[in-house]
Amino acid sequence: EGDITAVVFPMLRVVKGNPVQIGEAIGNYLIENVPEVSKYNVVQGFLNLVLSDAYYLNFFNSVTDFSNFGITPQGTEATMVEYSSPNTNKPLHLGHIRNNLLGYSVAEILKASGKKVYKTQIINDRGIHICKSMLAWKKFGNGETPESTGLKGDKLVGNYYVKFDKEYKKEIDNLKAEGKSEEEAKAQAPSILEAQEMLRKWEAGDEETFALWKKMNGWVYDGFEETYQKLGVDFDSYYYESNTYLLGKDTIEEGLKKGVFYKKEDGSVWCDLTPDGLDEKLVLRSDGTAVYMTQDIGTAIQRVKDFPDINGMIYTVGNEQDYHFKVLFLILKKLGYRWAENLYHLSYGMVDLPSGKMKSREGTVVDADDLMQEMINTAQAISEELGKIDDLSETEKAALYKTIGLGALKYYILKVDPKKRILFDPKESVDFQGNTGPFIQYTYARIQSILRKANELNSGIENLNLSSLTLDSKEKELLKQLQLFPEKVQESAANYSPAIIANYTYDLVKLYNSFFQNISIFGANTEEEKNFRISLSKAVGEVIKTAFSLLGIAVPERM
RNA sequence: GGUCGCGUAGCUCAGCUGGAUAGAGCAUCUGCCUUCUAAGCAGACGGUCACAGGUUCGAAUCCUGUCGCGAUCACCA
Repeated sequence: EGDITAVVFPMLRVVKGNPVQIGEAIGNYLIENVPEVSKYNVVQGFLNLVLSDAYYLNFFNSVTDFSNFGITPQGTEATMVEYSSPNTNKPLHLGHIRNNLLGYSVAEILKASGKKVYKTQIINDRGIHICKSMLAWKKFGNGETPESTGLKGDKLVGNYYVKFDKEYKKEIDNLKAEGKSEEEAKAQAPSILEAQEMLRKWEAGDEETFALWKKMNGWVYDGFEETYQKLGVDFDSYYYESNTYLLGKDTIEEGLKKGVFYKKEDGSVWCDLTPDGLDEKLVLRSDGTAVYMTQDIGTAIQRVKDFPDINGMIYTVGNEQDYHFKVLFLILKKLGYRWAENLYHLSYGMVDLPSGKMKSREGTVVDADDLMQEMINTAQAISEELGKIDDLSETEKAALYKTIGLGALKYYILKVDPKKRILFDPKESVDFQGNTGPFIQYTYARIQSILRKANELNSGIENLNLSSLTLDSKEKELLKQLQLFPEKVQESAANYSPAIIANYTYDLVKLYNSFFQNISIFGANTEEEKNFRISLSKAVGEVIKTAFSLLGIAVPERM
């Protein structure tokens, strides 16, 4: 039992002797020479040191403003964080939500740890998929627009993508009935040929095709923006594949000269990664056109040109691309870029449903907008049943339901280690009790209530004279936990894991609640003790607020 | 088949830079609202940390192997 435990066993390698005696010797020395150590005991080779109340009170006194506690001022080193990166033919779904929440939160955590951060995304706005939507809109539509249908733009375009797929399937079935093989049918169906023709026109710069492409993508961006705003994420810059898909070829030429790459007889260019335990990787096709890897090499280099102060990048992309990023980073290192040493693939596991995987073709995808709304509705239902906020205006209520519903969703996803898969049960798994966002928000709201009351009573929480206080065990635990926050922010940043902050906050709140429930804040024996409890509550509230802001979660004044 | 990741209570997850009796929540059960918000608190129940070896004074944690689940191995993106 103690505040700090030192294990004596490893010291036995250096100093021979009895672990208990050594422990006692060290303990005695510390008591005499270190004022912060007030007691010690030795149990079977574990030296437990008890720190004095003054040590914790000094810490509490030394932090004049807990609202910035744990936040490191911004340094000069900049990092780019990429996340979201959708295709423009389909609306955002649950998988994107995990991606966005992780990317946004890691960006905020890095900022709090002292880095300058640029948030960005690369939008896959060109290719056969968007041509499919365009074609279906032209063939089966009647000039529908988001305005004429009242649909969000991304939903409208997504619907045409589905229409294309249906038609395409029909054609494949017909061709198969005529005796063609599956592969022949897939390649020869009229719809796919038309879509490919459209892609060729787009690449050739055909005006009409280009105009339609711009129009439909514009609808999608408006729709995405609405979703991002509701989700509370944002970006400092945008990259579009239509601008970047030709990048990287000149770098391949340079790499050939440097000997990083080599050319095969058919003219294709490769990078031999077998010495590094990986494969040979194609970086340019035999016809001289780029592949995905080429483009990613070029885009990375372009970003450093656009933002010369960045010295590292974080790619928030699902773990199905682990190998791709391993290869990409290795190639960039071989090309000799300094910043290539600081690339990180923020890899995350899939989000599974109780029914299994999400599959767009089978319609088992959970739509991002629908899910958010469902969470907000649940928050509303629970809040109304509790009836604690009946006096709020409709606008205030609506804002609160959003805060709680999204808080539940965000916390549920962020508290899990990014690399693990998440089992998401939309009906049952998102709870408002226990280790959840609303539970922590609720504690924050209760603290605000205490502070309002303190204000009414004119309880001064300034000019505390804490030196004469005696801390009870709960108060001491709370101060210990508070003191940990800055370390946790750094740890979270070093591991690119919001889960560390999330679980820390929960532990803090658990401690506070147990403190809160078993004592009377305003019924303390002395004025000093009362004021200490109020200002301790305030400090906990401020740390909760900061921690949650790093997770992208708002906290309510009441709930 | 090769490579990578995961496997901790009935369920969802912490803990993993090796340390004392492996922690929370949900679910089940027992108490606590006349007092600062009961979306809460206190407690009970629940474990061969997938399995087998190894390293160590000490292993959920590190190493090797086996099994199970998933991802990935395109001149696709």
